[in-house]
Amino acid sequence: MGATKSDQFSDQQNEMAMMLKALAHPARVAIVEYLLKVESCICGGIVDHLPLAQATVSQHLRELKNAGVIQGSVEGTAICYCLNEKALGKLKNYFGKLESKLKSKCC
Amino acid sequence: MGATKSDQFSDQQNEMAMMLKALAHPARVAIVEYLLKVESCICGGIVDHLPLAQATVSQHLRELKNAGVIQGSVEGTAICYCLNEKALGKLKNYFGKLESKLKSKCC
DNA sequence: AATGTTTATCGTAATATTGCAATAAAGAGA
DNA sequence: TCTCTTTATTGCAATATTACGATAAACATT
Repeated sequence: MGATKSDQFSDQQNEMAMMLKALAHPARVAIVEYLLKVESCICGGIVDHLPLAQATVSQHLRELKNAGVIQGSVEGTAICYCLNEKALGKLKNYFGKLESKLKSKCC
Repeated sequence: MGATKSDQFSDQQNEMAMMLKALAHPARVAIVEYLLKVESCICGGIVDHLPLAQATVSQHLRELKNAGVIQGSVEGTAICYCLNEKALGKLKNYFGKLESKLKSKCC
């Protein structure tokens, strides 16, 4: 025991949980907000902006990338990270639908 | 080490991460979707609907409740769980703002 | 009072996450 | 080539999460 029983839930539920998990840490929220604030694509400087060691930041970036929330690509000299519009769109739609369905009911 | 450095991030970032964390598990996504689908408020029956032991479901419900995503109240005989419209509204707004800011930039 | 039903909590094992120092890898510039 | 800078990876310790059996608590129904 101890491992999540992913196979017991739908693909959609697992996908949503995976994306939400990627954002379920203040450092990763901060990274996304920073990418959004500065340029939406940024080459370098993320580490200096966070109160964490370089190795830790790199790990958080990898998690965001694995979940598809950000994209990273080698641009000549540095590595550039961008927000993934598609993933953020999915999240927006999900909560949008959730809320509109909720409002149509009455408690 | 090992513990999240919450104090290094803003209250807003921590709050958002906390709500997202509450939803960052397929079982908890399934619970929210079930509450939405059936009635938005439901008294009993959640356990039977999930492929997990009763103790585990109870634990997941507690996490959702602690994060403010759902509300639970003793209604006479059973315990009724409802979605918290306010929390879901916050999530919707967050991703809505995120996406609109993103679209106004160009990569 | 005894029984059944439903939900919560405790205790515990398995697994995952968080964080960092150390080190590697890869390219830029001297 | 040697060094500097930047990002990734490895290895490890501390902590958190996930899951469940056992048990408790609260209230029905008999």
